Amino acid sequence: MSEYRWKDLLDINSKSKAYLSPLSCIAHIDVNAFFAQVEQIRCHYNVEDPVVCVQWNSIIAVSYAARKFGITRMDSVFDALKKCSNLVPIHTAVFRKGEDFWQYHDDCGSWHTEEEKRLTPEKFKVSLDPYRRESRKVIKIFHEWCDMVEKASVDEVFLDLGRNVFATLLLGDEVKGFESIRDQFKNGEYELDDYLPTVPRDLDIQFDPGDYNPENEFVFQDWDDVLFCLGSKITDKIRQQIIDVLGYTTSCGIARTRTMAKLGSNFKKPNAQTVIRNRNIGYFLDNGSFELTSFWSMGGIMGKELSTLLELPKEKPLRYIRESWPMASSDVKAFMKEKIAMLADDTERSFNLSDEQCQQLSEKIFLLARGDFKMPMNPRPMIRSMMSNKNLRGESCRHYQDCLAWLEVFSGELIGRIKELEQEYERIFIPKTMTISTRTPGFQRHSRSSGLVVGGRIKAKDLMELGTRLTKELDTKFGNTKDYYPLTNINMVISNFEILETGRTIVDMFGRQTQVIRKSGDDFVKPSDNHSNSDDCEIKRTLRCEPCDMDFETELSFKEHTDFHYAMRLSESLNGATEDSKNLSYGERRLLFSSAKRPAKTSQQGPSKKSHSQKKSDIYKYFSK
DNA sequence: TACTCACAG
DNA sequence: GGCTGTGAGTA
Repeated sequence: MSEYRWKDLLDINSKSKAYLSPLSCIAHIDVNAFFAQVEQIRCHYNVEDPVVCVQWNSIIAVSYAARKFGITRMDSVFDALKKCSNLVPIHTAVFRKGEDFWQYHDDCGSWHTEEEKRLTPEKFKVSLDPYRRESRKVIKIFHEWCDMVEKASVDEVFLDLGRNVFATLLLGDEVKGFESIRDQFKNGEYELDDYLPTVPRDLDIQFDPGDYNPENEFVFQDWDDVLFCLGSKITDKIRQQIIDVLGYTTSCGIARTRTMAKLGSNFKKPNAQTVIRNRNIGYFLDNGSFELTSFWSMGGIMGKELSTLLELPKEKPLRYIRESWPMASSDVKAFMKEKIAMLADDTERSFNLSDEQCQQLSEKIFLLARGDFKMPMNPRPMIRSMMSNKNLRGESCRHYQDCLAWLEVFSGELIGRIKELEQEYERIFIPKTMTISTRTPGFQRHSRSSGLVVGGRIKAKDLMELGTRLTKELDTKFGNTKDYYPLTNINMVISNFEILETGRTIVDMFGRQTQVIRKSGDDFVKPSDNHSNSDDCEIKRTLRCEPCDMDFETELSFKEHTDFHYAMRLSESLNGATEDSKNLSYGERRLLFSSAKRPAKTSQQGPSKKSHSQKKSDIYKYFSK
């Protein structure tokens, strides 16, 4: 008989409960040496070419081909060239001081170029935009497969595969051998607290690729083994699609919890996956030379201090934790908590933890060492602020004019990032506050902030104007004092975003809803990430546009329609009512829109100077995707 | 709200 | 090691 119950299995079909189930199936996937791969693909090299991604003279990402030569992120380009004369160093895109767009300068890298062509921090600022763009493409693929995707950083995600594996096991018929449990499920022949039946012996599946099974255990002992196997086949397909469509190799870990999945993805690189089955957790942790500091959030001071406090041995420290506190009962945790608190007091370390925090911490360590620390998938919090920052060396910002030149860069970068956000969330973001900060050679900080008032969407010009004013204020106040110039840092922060929802805005325009605008706030999450109400049910509602007397079948077509209205209104408010917008039917107008295509994607942004017609197509560009 | 610190990549 | 970003804690 299985050690799991029906409710454990059913829970993984619920977005809110899945991660808590003992049968949960979580994946962590990261793109190998992401920046290096982006550059490799962009410049048409292949996996065997030793590409490195460069910033000034430093290497910020090393492809696996280059790692074979012993090159690391610590090396300078010159060091790396000594290790590998065929090295392919590719510099990141950069903004030039005084310009508000970024560009690649593939003909003038920073290693063997004449002085005047060299990319230096005095005249340029690195742009990470290309990586954010590629990241979005990758994330999009994950969303096509999985209903819970958490973007953990620009190059890694967590996936809750609960619904995927549940469906493969109980709803599909691809895999033979599950007929009996499927019938039982379909006919409702079970109680939630009943144990699941024994796993059939004659399953028509192979646990490959990725199974971590060093002790050569019988593969399908229980349903968790089966589910991980199904999950690994899904991630294998996802990863293959990423290779096929975008060309990037990834590493993947699959396990019961996020922390274990993350250790798994790091286990084999590049282009590999590792499944840490529940029965192998202890073996994996003890024989993979893992310690407390291996876990996410324990990598810094906290993990080191705790290891010392708890007197963890060098050998198999996690096994030591498991064996020192062998039971999960609350008094054992209380004991451990006490020990942490006691040691913290005794040794007068940098700890200052409340009783509550000690309790939580001990609980966390207890669970981490057992690969059982469960964390929910988090919807990405809505943006609060956005910064464009430049550390300056030498004389590159000696007076007011220099500041303005960097402001151009900041304005361009921030506008670009707002556009990215707007595409990702299908919302309009309007910052209401701007801060300009500077740092003097004596590391003194000064800042000025002010409200940003603009009608409609923010433009680079708006940022530039306010930025100029604030910089002027700073210059007037401090510019004449000694030790202000040359600045060692200057940055622009925009915050306090007003977030317009395109669909709702237009609906409101026609008086069907009261809520138009939602301010940026804690409760704002992307609809597809909104776990609370998307759980197991769907709400059907009628989608109708009164003014046009039209009904819509799908959310998508309705949204398209309302976006059309919105864009038209926006266009009118900016350009005045046009013939286009006055007398055409919806169908005719729609044709106008779809024929206004976004320019083909290029590897660089155009300068911001635009003719009138280009300005107009900007509006179209946004909505014609 | 502004600032610092810890942590991550 | 330079750079960017986030969340928690603090005043």
